[in-house]
Amino acid sequence: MASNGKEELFALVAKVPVGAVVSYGDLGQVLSNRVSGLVIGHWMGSCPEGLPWWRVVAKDGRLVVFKRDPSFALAQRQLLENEKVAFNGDLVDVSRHLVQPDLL
DNA sequence: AACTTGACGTGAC
DNA sequence: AGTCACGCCAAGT
Repeated sequence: MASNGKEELFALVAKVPVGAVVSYGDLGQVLSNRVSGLVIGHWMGSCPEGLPWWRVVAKDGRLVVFKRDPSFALAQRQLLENEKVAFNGDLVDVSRHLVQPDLL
């Protein structure tokens, strides 16, 4: 059995290709132990360095703000744009870049 | 050890 | 179409 859903979570996030994004809730649903998107975020708060956390967005394509610190969202947007991810205002164009983690 | 808040999602009003 | 409310449950205080 999976010791930690975190391991699976990190593994999935690490498999997300450049130019693609995944939603928190979808990630939580494909883990052995299905968890809410909230839990995903909390686990990500302890994510190791080198993990492309910026490829994880809300299902609406919205960049989630962490601890009322918009700096993270801004950095995330810069990183995504750098990977050729299309933006629609403040939202990621999920209709083009949102992928299902279970397809990885 | 208990309470509060939260990197979310979906439905209801 | 925007806003409100509830469910999820772990981590920080």
